[in-house]
Amino acid sequence: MQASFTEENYLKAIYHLSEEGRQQVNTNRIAMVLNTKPASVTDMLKKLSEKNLLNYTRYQGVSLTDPGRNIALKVIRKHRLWEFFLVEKLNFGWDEVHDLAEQLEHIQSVELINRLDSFLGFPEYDPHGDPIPKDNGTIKCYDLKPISALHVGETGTIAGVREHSPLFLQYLEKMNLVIGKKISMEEVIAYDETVVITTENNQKINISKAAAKNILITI
Amino acid sequence: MQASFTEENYLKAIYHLSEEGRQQVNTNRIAMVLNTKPASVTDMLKKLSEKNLLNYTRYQGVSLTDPGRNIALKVIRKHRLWEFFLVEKLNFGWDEVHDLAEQLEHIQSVELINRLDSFLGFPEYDPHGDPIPKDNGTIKCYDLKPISALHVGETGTIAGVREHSPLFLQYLEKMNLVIGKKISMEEVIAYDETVVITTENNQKINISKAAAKNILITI
DNA sequence: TTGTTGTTTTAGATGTGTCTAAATTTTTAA
DNA sequence: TTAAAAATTTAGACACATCTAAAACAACAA
Ligand SMILES: [Mn+2]
Ligand SMILES: [Mn+2]
Ligand SMILES: [Mn+2]
Ligand SMILES: [Mn+2]
Repeated sequence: MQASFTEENYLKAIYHLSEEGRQQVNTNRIAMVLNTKPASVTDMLKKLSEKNLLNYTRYQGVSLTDPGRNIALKVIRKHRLWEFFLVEKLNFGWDEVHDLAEQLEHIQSVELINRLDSFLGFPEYDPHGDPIPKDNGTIKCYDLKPISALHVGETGTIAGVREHSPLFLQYLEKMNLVIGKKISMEEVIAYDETVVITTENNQKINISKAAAKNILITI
Repeated sequence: MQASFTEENYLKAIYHLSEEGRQQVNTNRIAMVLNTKPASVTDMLKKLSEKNLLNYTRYQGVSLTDPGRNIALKVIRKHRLWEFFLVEKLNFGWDEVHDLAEQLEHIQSVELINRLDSFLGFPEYDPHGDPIPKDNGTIKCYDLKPISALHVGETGTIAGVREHSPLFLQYLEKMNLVIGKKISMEEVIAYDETVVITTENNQKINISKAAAKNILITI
């Protein structure tokens, strides 16, 4: 039961969408993230439903079946392992690897990806802090909070991001707000909800409300 | 001027075919190596000719243009660098890597392949002894001879193979006839042209006529 | 030179994934 | 409850790469 390049992308997108909001995933949203048109999505949903990779009833949205979810997780595993490889071995920046991984994630070979995993030392997280699914289909469900959820005086460690655009990642890099950094909440400016945080070396940094929502921490 | 997955495969196949026989490359031969039908080949030749990637006149066969040859060399560069990676870093056998490289060679990114090249230490040859084209499009034209061209008593070093099937490569591996081995020609059995060679540690090995033609050496 | 053979090309069709425009269904708001 | 708005699906078309069957052409031998 091999899924095509395009089918894999649909399954992955639907998986990601059902992670964020827990309701049914709707057609327009899928079209948006896949950069395509709703009519095309409907066609594909019918096909994937036919193949039993998702549950689909007209006008009702979709959810993945177990086989569908499994394929999605395999693709995500490949995506994140390749991203790790690109950053750790080829010295790419964390803002440069996503598009490349979008291509590499479709290379078909279980043996290859398991050897890559081993070569990389079985990493648990990708360069953006996202957990890497295991070969058996398990994935750590991590619950991180955005910085904006911290109360004044509380402390946390940066562990992930909610947005993966190069612009955002470059900005974080420049501010040295990278995975593993300890920060604490200083105050929230009443005027525009700008967040002020302090780093380990007592540096104060101002972060916009939008940015603070997209930086994830553990406590 | 981006070539599609399929177009790249055609250009690569035509490049390889024009390397062996130096005449024009003909339709049926292309269909054979690409595992497709002559009618399909004609369609594609018209398209590639339209794009100025090859010279095509009906019934006359084809030859690559400079842009076409260039794309072919880029694909071959990627193929051979990935093969090197798979063998040297992920410990695949030289008989296991070709099909994987057939997929990886289509990943689009100049930056990726140049970083991979650097990561691997700028290798000159792939695991089968084939020269790896440089980023600037140059490729070592090597002239190796088959073992069968040695005269009795002459010595050579194994430097390549003319056939890449897993079965053949596994056979060579088992016989320890790998790249770099020094061998000398002992005799040719008159009856069926079986070739007898001796290795450095004075071991005698019998090789069929067919195999002797497909093992390449430098003198 | 002419007929035969093998190669190559055309004609017409298929499968996949996509699109626009129009029709249908659901949701929302009056 | 009903009308308008938004979401979704159908209808019909297209691009790409492929196929089979039939026609056109080239090479060769009689
Ligand atoms: Mn990514
Ligand atoms: Mn990532
Ligand atoms: Mn190969
Ligand atoms: Mn090779």
